[in-house]
Amino acid sequence: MSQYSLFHRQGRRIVSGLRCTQCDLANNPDLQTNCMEGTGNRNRPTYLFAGVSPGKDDDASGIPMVGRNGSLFRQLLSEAGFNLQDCFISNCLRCTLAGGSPKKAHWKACKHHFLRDLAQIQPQVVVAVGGPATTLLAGHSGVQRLRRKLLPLESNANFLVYPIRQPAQLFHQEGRNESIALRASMVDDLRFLKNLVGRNQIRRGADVVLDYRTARTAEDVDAFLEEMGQVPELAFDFETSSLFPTKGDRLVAVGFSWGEGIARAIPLDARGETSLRWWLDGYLQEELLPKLREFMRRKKLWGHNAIQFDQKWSRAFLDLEFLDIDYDTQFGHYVLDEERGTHGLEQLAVLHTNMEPWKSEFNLEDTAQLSGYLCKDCDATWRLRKVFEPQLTPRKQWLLHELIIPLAKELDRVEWQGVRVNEQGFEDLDKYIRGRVSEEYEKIRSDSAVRAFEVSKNRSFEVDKHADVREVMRDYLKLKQVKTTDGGEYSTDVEVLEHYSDSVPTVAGIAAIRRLNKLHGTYVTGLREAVIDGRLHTTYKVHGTVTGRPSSSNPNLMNIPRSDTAGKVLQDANAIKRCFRSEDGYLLLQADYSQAELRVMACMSGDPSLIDIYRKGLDAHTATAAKVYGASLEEVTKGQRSNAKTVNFGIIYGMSWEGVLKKFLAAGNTEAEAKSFYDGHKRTFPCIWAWMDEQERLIRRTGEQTTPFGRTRHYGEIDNRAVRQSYNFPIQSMASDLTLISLVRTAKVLRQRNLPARVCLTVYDSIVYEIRQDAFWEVCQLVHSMMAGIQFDWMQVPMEVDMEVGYTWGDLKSIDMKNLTISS
DNA sequence: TCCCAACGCGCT
DNA sequence: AAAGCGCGTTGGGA
Repeated sequence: MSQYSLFHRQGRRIVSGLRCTQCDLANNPDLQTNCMEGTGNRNRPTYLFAGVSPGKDDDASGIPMVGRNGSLFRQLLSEAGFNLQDCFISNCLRCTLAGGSPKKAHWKACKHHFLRDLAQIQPQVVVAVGGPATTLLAGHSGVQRLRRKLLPLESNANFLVYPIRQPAQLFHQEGRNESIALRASMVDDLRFLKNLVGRNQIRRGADVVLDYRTARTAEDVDAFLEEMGQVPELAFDFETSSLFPTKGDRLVAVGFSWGEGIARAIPLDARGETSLRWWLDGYLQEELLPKLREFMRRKKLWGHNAIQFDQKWSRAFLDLEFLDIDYDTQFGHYVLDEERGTHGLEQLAVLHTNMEPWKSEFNLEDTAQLSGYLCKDCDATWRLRKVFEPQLTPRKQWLLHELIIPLAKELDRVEWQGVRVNEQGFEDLDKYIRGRVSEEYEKIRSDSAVRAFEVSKNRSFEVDKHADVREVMRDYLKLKQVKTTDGGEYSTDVEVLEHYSDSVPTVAGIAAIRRLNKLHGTYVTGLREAVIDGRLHTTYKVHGTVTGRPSSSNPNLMNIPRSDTAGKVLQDANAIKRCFRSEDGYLLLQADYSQAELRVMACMSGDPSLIDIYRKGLDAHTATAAKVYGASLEEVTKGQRSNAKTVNFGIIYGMSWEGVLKKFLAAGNTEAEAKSFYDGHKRTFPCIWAWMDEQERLIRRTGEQTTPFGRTRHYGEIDNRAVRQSYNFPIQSMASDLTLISLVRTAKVLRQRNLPARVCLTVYDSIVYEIRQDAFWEVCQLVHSMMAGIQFDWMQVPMEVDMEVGYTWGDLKSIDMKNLTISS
C-alpha cells in the first residue's frame, strides 16, 4: 500500500514530503522533480494545456514548459493571441520520460493526478500538445489527422480534447522553408481553437438523449427487471417518505441506472393523479416487493446515500438484511475532497457532469413527477462513479474499499441494533434535575442584584437567556468583562462563570443552573424522546468530518457527559451514563486506545524521548514532566504532571506560546515557570517541534497533507489557523483510523466465529461491545489482542488498550488483562 | 411555521 | 489566543 510515501524515513526521523514511486519513472537516477505540479490559472481557465511529460529543462526547474521548448510554445501562444492568465499548463505524466516514450503503465499509474487536477480546475477545453499526449488523453493516434477536431477525453467524456502538434517539431526543420509554413499552421490551429471558444462553440457538451422510464403497469415492471437482468452492476436510489424508517413511513419508489442517461423508476407507493392500477389490488405486497427483493438480492449495487440509509430501508421494506453495495458516490467524493457539505448529489452532478439542476422537482405527492426526479438521481449516481473512481490513488482505493465502505456497513449494524437504555433512569433524572434547578433558582433569587433585575424587567431572570445573564453580571453584579463573544459582546460562558464562581455565589448558581439545564434538555429530555422500544439508535456519519473521524447524530451518542462533568451538579455523577445498559444476560465491554494521538505523534515525529516513554510503558504525562523538569518519576508533583498534560494536549492542537501561558497562569503558575517549561519541552522533545515545522512547510509548499491511510486535507490560505490544523490533522486522523480499522476487523471476526457479541457504541478512540456473559472472556481476549496488536510500517511504539467491563456504561470496571481479573 | 445566526456546551 | 464534532435555547426574520 505504500506506493506513495508522504511520511518517509530519513535516518531516524520520518519526514514528510510527497514522493510518488508509483511507476519506474521515479527510479530514474537523474530525476530532479518527482511528481511535478502544473502551473497557471487553477480557477476555471479556458485552456488546460497538457504535454506528455516534463522536458529536461522542466525537470531541472520544477516547472512545466520552460526552457527552449517552453519558450517556443509560449511564443506560439502569444502569436495566436492567447492570454496566459487564461491557461493552465501541465503534463499527462508528472515525471520526465527523459526522451523515452510513454507506456500504458505510466499513464495508468499517473492518470489520477491529471484527472484530479482536471476536476478541480474545470477548464473549458483540454489541449493535448503532441501525438503522445493525444493518445493518452483521447485514445486516438495521428495528430495530423485529428487537427482542428474536438475529441472526448477518454476517462471523462465531460471534457473535450483539442489535439495540436508538438511545437518542438520546428527545431528539427530549422532554417528550412517548410519550417516557416509549419509554424504558421501551428499558430493557425491555435487561432482556430481560440475562435471556437470565442464563438462559444465549445460548451460543456449537450447532454445525451435521455432514456428515462417509469413503470406504470406490472408488465412494465417485468420488462424493466428483464432488461436489467443481464447488467451485473447497477446504480440505484430509493425515494422515501422520511430519513429514518419508522412506523407509517413509506418506501415510495426505487430506481436504477446502468449507463449515462439511462434510468428506470419503479413506484411502490403511488400518489397524485397517476395512480397505478397494480397498486390498488395487493400487487405490491404479494408480487412486486418479492420480485424486487429477489432482483436486488443478486445485484451488485451502488448508491449515493452513504450506505446505511439504503441498508435500513431495504431491511425494513424489502426484507433484505444486507444489500451488496460496493460503492457510494458520497464516499467516492469524500475521499477525494474532504470539505464538509460538498457531497450533495445535485451539486456534484452539476459540477462534474452535463446534468442540470433537478432537485426542485422533488414532490412526494405526485408519483409521476417523483419518478422523473428519481431517474435523474440514479443517472447522476451512475455518472459520478465514472468521474470519481478513476481519480483514486491506490491508497485512496484502499481507504474507500477497505476502510470506509466496510465501516459504513458495520456502523449500519450498530445503528440498527441500537443500545438498550434504562428508561426509568431517565425519568428519575428528569424529576431530580427539575428539583435541583428550582433549588438553585431559589438561592440566586435571594441575591439583591437578581431581584433588582427582576423588578426592573418585571419578569423573572432566566439563565437560558444569554442577555439576562450578561445584564445581571455586568450591570447588576458589576462584574468586569473577562472575555468577548464572537459578536463582540460580554461573554458569559463557562470559563467566565468559573472565573467568578468562587467569589460570587450567585455566579456559581448561574453556572449550576446552566449545566443542569444542558444535562436535562440534551441528555434527559432529548435522549428519552429518541428511545424506540427501549433502545437508542444513533446515526453515524462516516463522511462528516475533515479528519475522517466519524460523527454521531439523532441522537449524538458521542457527547454523553462523563462523571466528572455531571458530578459537578448531580449527586450521582454516573446517573446519565448508567442509563445505557446491556441486554439481559449480556455485558458491556469498553476497549479504549490509550493516548492514541500522542502515540501517533511519537511515531510521526520519530522523537526518541517520546518513543522511549511509550516503549517503557510509562505514564506519558508524568514521564514528560520528569524529562522536562529533570526529575525522577517519583519526584514529579501533581502540578508538574498537570502542566505536562496541558502541553501534551496543546501540542496535538497546535497551541501557541500565548495559549500555553494562559493555561499555565490559570493553573497558578508564574509566567517564568511557563516559559521555562515551554522552552524545556522544546529542548527535550526536539523532533516533535521539528515535525510540526515540517507540516507547516509541507502545506505552504503543496497546500495539502495526506496520511498513510490516504486521508487528505486541503488548505486554502495558509493562516495561523491552517498551520495549527496541519499539526492536528495527521494526528487526529490517524488515531481515529486506528480505532476504525479495529472496529471493522473485530466486528468481522466476531461474526465469522459466530460469537454472541457485537459492537454497540463507538466514541473516537473507544469501542463498546455487547457480549453474552458466557462468551465474555473469550471475546475480551480476542478484542484486546486484535486491538493491541494492530501494526503498520510507520508504527514505532506499542498501542495500549484499556479494557473495562460492566452492566452499564456508567459503572465500568477496569480489567487486568494479564490476570484476567476485574478491579474492585 | 420554518430557517438561521449567535451563543454556549457536551465529548475525544 | 487550542483540533474535530452535534445540538440545545433564544430571538429575529421570512
